[in-house]
Amino acid sequence: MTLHERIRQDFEARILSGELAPGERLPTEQALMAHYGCARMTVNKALSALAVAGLVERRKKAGSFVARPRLHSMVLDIPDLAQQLTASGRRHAFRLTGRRLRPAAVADAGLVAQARRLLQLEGVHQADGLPFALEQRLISAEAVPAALEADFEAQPPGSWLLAHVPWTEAETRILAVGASEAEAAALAVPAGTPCLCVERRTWRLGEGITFVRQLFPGDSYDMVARFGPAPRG
Amino acid sequence: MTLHERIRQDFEARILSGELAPGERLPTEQALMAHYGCARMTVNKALSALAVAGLVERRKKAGSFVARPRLHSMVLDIPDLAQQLTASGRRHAFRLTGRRLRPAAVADAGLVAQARRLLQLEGVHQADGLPFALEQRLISAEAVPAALEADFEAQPPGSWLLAHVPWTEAETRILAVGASEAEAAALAVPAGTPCLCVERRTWRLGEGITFVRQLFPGDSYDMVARFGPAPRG
DNA sequence: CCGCCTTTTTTGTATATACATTATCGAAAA
DNA sequence: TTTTCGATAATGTATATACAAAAAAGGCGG
Repeated sequence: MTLHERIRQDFEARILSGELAPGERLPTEQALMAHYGCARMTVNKALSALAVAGLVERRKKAGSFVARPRLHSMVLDIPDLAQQLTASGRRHAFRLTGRRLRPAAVADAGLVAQARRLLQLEGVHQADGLPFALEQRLISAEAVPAALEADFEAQPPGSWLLAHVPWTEAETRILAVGASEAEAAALAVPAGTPCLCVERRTWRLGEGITFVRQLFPGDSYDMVARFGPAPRG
Repeated sequence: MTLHERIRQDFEARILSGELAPGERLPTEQALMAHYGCARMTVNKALSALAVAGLVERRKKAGSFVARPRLHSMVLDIPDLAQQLTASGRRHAFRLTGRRLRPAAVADAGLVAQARRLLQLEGVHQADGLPFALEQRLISAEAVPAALEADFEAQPPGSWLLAHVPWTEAETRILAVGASEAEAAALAVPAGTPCLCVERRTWRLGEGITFVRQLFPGDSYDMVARFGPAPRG
């Protein structure tokens, strides 16, 4: 293990263990460079890394302080459906049940910004032949002209877009809804079945690319978010 | 703006704009140091920062490459219920409906690791006097002895724990369920109402602190996760 | 006692240098 | 042709040094 990595881990451990409380000041670079017998740049690198990781806050002249922990953000794993299913040994298929190209309405502006024509897709994800999730999607014909030619049964829209269109921003909304009659029929569940509804909007430099609404019946799917110590590096 | 910051932003912009495609190789440190007329350490700092931000991948001898965008992680905002409600002008209250101290069963080990006695709480979050969310919680009596004395109506368990117990790991699971008879009654909604169910386990250095299960009826609540360009540093 | 200026401490940035590490490429050997 | 092995090119780490910037601390005069 390298020296600046070791210094970093030393303090990471002491902070996470609570030995160094939030707000507490930690030694100056001078003191640390004497303690570890190294150059100031080395200490600096370790402390700077802790700062970008959010574990400490550094202020000129004042010193370095243990940061207050922030609960308010966690990393949410958003798996690719096809990839996740095949990884667990099941066969994934996407059946397209609707496809049309239409002009964008005023109400669509909040979903796919700046689009004038929208490719509207509807389909069902199947796992081993059984319906698994319902997908409704809008794709901006201006932002992704190639989508008009794509075969979305060979590759589901999500995977296709991921491979063909770089995006810079995304927002995901998660809520619970009951399945409507039509949705329930497509998913082969009773009407009103509680479903996890995932809505995602994606942008590229401010221009809307796609909006997708996925419906997962009840217990067939859940999302997991984790938070742990920052990865080493 | 400092030089290494400028170099970093230059490439961040070129990557996000798509000018530099994923997988594409970017100039060597030698080339950049000639281009910007600076020392290699300065270029190194910029590229290293891009690497920790996940925008580029660096391999010895091979060079630096634009990283493939990862859809698989987004930042999930996990709001503090009380804080969020009061911020939006509504009055928050927590009504404790059940509280008992009991020995941990075998089945609890997956929820609160290493706990021998568990403080089991049940209560309802209210917004402006109306039931808003149901909360069931287990707290390890060993990890958080002070919880036995706490007044959880003055400060809800979530806020109290946040203020009193530092944690190092957390995992959140989100799924959709229908409200049971008892749950529906407590929330004043019809039985079977689709609810967003948030389950969170929290650890401190491997020792389980708490497990919580929150139930939000239907459309009263949703979660939002965002992904955007890495913050400047 | 308050406000302003100077000093000093501490972090931030940049450079030149040296050596370590390691994946890749190409040449030599089997 | 295939394997092996070394040269090489690229990043990774560490050091000593210099100066800049900012903010706290202290002193000084009003």
